[in-house]
Amino acid sequence: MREIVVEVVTAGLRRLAGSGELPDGVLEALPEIKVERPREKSHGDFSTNAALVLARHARMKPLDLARKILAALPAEQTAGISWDIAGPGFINFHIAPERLRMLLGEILARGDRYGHSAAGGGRKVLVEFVSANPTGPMHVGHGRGAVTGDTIARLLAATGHQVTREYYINDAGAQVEVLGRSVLHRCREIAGHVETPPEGWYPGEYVIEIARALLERHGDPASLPFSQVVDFAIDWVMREIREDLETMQIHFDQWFSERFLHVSGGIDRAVEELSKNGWIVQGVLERPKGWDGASPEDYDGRPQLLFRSTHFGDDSDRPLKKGDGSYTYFAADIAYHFDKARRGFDRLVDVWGADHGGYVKRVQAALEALTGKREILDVILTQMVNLTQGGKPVRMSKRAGTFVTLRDVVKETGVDAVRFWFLTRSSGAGIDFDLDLAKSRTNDNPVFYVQYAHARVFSLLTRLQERNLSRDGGDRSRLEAPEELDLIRRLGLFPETVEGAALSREPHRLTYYLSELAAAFHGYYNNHRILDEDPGLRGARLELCLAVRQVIANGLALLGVSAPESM
RNA sequence: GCGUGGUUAGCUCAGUUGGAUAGAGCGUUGGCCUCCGAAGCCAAAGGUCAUUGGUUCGAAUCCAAUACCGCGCACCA
Repeated sequence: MREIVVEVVTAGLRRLAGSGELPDGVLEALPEIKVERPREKSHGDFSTNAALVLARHARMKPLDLARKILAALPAEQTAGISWDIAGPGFINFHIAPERLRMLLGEILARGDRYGHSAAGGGRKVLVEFVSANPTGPMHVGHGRGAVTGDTIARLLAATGHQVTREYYINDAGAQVEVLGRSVLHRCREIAGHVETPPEGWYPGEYVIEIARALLERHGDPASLPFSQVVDFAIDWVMREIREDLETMQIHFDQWFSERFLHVSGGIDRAVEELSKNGWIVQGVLERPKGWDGASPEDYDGRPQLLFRSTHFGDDSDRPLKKGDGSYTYFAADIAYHFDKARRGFDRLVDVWGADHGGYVKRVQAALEALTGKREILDVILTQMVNLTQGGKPVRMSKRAGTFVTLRDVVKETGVDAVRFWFLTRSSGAGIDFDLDLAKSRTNDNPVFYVQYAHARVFSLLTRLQERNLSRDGGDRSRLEAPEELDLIRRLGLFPETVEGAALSREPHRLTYYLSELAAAFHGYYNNHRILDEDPGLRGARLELCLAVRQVIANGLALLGVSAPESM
């Protein structure tokens, strides 16, 4: 619906420019010219600032220019559209009810494709998310990243992008070895030995389960190579993670192993590539500046292999090798992102926890050094999730091994609640997730509120059948109530909302839209009788309700949330 | 100290990438079931958009300082 107005305005401007009434080159200012939705209803359905933006270039008063623009609009495309000039020179467009109502037919005809578009032009996008370490079960923070990444992927796919979902498995390095040692410790414990646990071990209950499984499968692990113990543990944890993700309706296309980068020489190649361009030096980092806490005491000031990321705006150069000569995590990450870039994606999206925020600059620096393109990567940081119950915080302590896992929360509240709730805030804002509220069946709970609106439409169809009423013979022109036209306008907003959410990687825009649409529907429903005696009115109102249902269903599908027929 | 996210109604947060008179939910107060699902709806009250400057036709939005809050700060992932 928006495109119609955009086309009309640009056609008018081109005609003016063509006839010499606008100076040459004025149309280059086109990006600044916007067709937008006015906040104030009396300002119509759309408005454009064209006259304001162009007034100076054209050396005309905005109001005079606005009149000229209106005179140049192509008459053949403006049926059902009226306009006026307001304020300092805004041009407001009003869509006539007849034209609005046509949208209902379009929505029902396009069905579950309504809201989808080709805006992305088939561009290839890689969305990397979750990437939780294979050292323990996913917690709620991972869950938020998982839902955010998956929904961004769904939005991109719906707007004409070719999307790949990828999970980066950190199966190399010290952490997984600690996991292996923790499992061995538990094995010996089960065998009756009492020993002090290994340094920095994972005390969680799940490690005991892994130990039991290992004993059952291989007997005494003392006879096994340590690497096999590690592999067994990683496989066990990853199996759990995959299960959780499946439950959450999240399906990955690729699982990318960090270890593969080490053994395949991928890191060597990336480092060599950097080196070739002079971005690597042997140097000494400055002693870390002390901040409030104690400064690290074990700074040794030794020369090491450094990536000169400061050249690309990072705060400090970054080491690529540890004291023992093995590569740092960052070195592997450089190689990983280099690999991504070389796979021919137009765009990379990474979803990380906010605690990794310090990494953004250095990864972007590496990408710029390797490919010359910095903007290719978008990093979305998700803030903390605070679990509460009845308003009081639920204690989570990973150190004590008593944290609440994502699985527990999903079991308690259901996938729909978790997915929707995690998308009710912009990713930059923290979320309070209340277990009691997420389960409640009242309008305090946005998930049920939206799903309820969907179910209500189905309930209407059931009543219709019970009473042996027909839904045919509707007369759309009977939809005259302000609430009805308002609902249709909201439905017309859906495609723009999806596109905006996709391009800005802000899924929460969609949850807000759906909550508002549901609210408008509930209000309408409470004040108007849908199943009216008059078949003309009844049919038209039913069509409106069915269109609302379709849009809610499409929106929920993009969020990965179910649209129940009854609740 | 550096970086980063944030600061909008009593609380939790939106604000469509710079538009016209600042929005929602919760909470508070008061209303609505003979009627399609009250699992819902309607109404009222509630604001120095942290502060100060700047950019321009126009700023909650962009820039610069300042003040608080969260997160991160060699050789972990």
